[in-house]
Amino acid sequence: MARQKKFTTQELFQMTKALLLEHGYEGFSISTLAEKLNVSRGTIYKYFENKEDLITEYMLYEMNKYLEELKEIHQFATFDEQLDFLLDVMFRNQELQKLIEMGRDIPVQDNEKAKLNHEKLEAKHLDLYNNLLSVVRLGQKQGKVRERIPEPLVLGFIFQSIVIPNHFGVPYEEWVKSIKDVIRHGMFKRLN
Amino acid sequence: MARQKKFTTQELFQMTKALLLEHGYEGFSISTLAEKLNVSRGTIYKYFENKEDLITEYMLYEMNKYLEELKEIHQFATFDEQLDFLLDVMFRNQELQKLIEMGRDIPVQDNEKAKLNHEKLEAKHLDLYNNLLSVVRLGQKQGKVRERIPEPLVLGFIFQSIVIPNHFGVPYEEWVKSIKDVIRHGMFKRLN
DNA sequence: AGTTAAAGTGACACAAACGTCACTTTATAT
DNA sequence: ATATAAAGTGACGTTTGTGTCACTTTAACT
Repeated sequence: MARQKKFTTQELFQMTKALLLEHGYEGFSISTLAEKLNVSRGTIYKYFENKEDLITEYMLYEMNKYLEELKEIHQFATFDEQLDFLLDVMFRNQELQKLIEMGRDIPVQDNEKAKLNHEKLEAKHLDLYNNLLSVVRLGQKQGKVRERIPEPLVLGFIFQSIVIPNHFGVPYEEWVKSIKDVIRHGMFKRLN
Repeated sequence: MARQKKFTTQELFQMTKALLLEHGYEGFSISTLAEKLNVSRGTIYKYFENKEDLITEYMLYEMNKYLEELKEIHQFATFDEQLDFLLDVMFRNQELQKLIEMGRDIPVQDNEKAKLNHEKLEAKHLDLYNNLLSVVRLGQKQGKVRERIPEPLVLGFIFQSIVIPNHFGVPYEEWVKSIKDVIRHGMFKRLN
């Protein structure tokens, strides 16, 4: 009964991601998105009310995928394994980290649907946060993580480490290994 | 011989900074800046050719102040003192960190003057980078910093730690102290 | 008081993005 | 083959921002 679509939801979201990373939230335009998809602007407006709607919708999509992936963490019993798994997933989704920070300060407009999406997104954030928190607490319980460090800082540290820009092109494996190491043991030598 | 200015360069740059942080590079507009300064757009164009010119000019101004402040580091002889001083300066200029990252990917346009400013900025970055690198190397020489960690990562770690968002409002003193601590010794307990 | 020149203005022509909607295209179900 | 409805189009009016420039304002020097 219907005509063939010129793009899949996947393609649309992927392009959205690329444009968001390249131009930031305010620099993102539906015009450019339509152009990149070889489609007229009107087409996009068939599916989304406006930019805010589109982007919150996209963010939800990403968050869901991300949380899905993170769920697997419960397969691991020890903190060490969990942390390792966590860092791997986060490295694999590095760009997402930037998008999440970005999504945090999208101005909330008039739009009804977008307001709803914002709340849903906030819930997902909380979900993510609690997931990670449970890892940290396990670490403390298993006597691995120092208890003096404020929990939000532990999480913040992990989040930020992931997105350190590798401007000098250190080989990926070495880069990841070193970061995991510094997160655990810091930059200083042990004094004996 | 001349009329009174309605704003100082300082005020202009301060407003520029605020708007950049709020809206990002692409979201920044000369219209808004003029409005915030209670001045017509034409006035801004008396001093700057366009947005790119203005922003690179502003970045240079910030970088110069920053580097000036960092110079004092040579008053300290030991790595420990230098690192402490470094982190304090960086904390005091936290927002600048975000601006620097932002400045890194401003698209270079046609504009002649802006191109020049870009090169100057690049030079300042290098200057900053080398300053920090000398601290790290001192640390390695004085047997404090582990030598296995790639140098760019050490720097990246410091840069990123500074800007961890304190979403949960941990008191400033504790926050800073903890970060300095984690940078040095990591999140893990020492195993004995 | 009159002259000067820096400082500021606001209107103009242009470009980019917005959101809407009557209309066209086309795969499929009958 | 033809009716259907989802998919896509493109023109229209609006808003926001751009860069320019002839003009006005005003502090200070003579």
